[in-house]
Amino acid sequence: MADNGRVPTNSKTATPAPARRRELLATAAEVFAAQGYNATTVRRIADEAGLLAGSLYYHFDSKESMLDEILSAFLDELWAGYDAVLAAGRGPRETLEALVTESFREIDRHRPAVAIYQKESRHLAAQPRFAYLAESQRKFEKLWLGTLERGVAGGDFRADLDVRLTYRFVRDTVWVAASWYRPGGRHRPEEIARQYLSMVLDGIAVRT
Amino acid sequence: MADNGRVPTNSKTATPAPARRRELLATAAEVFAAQGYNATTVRRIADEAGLLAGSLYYHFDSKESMLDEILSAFLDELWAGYDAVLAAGRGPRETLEALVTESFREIDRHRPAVAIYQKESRHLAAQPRFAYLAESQRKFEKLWLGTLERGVAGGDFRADLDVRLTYRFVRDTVWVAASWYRPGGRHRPEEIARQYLSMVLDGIAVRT
DNA sequence: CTCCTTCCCTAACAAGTGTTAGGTAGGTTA
DNA sequence: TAACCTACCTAACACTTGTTAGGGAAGGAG
Repeated sequence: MADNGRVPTNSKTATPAPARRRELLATAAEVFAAQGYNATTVRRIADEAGLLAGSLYYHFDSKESMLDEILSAFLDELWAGYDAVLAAGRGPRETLEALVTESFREIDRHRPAVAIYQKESRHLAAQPRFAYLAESQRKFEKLWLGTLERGVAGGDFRADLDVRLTYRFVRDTVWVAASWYRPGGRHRPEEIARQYLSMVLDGIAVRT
Repeated sequence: MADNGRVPTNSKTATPAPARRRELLATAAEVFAAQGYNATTVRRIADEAGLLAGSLYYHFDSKESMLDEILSAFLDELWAGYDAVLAAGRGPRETLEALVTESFREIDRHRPAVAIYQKESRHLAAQPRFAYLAESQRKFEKLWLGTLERGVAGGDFRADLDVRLTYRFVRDTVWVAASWYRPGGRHRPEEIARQYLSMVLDGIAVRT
């Protein structure tokens, strides 16, 4: 498990069955993603999971710690994937392709978490508990911006585009896919990545 | 608070002064955009506006009606702009360019409203009061999808891309710009639109 | 002067919020 | 058998939420 610098809050007594934990976290993530974190009541989560509100506190310290666990688990896995991509030491264009593909795979696996991250990370990052969100964002920017800049320097990418704007466009378009992507739908994540890369690399206009 | 030469209205209207109304709506939109609608308390809005919570109810029926007014005002102006673009009767590529440019102009003018729309529209559209959000979304899809399909049929756009996927990418990337765009920043909306169009039409890869 | 409108405040309400202390059925272990 | 642990429920707590009724200061109109 990759570490993002945060201590996992593992309180209570002897830990409850991790299987049930993951189950509850999955439904919580689903509700958080659908309704928003603040709009979601802990009673609603319990209702969806088939138990009563108070019973959730046998498994978790608080509503916030559920959110925390959902987001950090996602980020840990995301960065594990990214680090593997970087370790391959490919050129800028291939790295970008691999990063995009990896991102869509993560959306496929952590769709609710990505949706929550997308909606809430900005104002969560202000809280000390979620400081790792801000740190992750910085690493994220460094990674993608660096890849784009290497590509421009190496002649792979156009030099007449504002790299920072391009970075934002690329980043956002990848992640907002979580808002409409449905696992098991018509498109596999790799196919979505392929189409997206084709569009962003070569454009949608017919070449004359 | 960027606009309007403020008029010290002494108009004897039965309803409260519309100038004050707009002022309060502007700060409400700002807070909604920053914290999310549900996470925003009516006391926080009042605090930001320099009055007490109860006093807001002299101007508005409810917290929800503030949100309603913010969103519908934005959508009215947005569609006025889009209709003007369509009335020009241009070809697919020029229409797409005009639509994108117009969208970034709307982000410039209604940034908080766009950010709120982006975050909340999905689960708001279920409520009957906000049914117009769903309707607007349908019109939106018809408009953009139609433009893309005409472009493919006319040979302006590539035929080997999934039109529906392309539509989603284009749509999302335009609107999420509201999350990082700051009016008065380095980039004018027209410049952002130009860069974005260049990227999406011709791609970021160097042509070989 | 008095009347009236505009705009805000005071002070509370009822409903809903996250959370907790203590209890309990059922299975596992000794 | 008894002791123990897991996973849940019951029933409430303290607090925050959106909202409202009534009052009052300021200022123009008669």
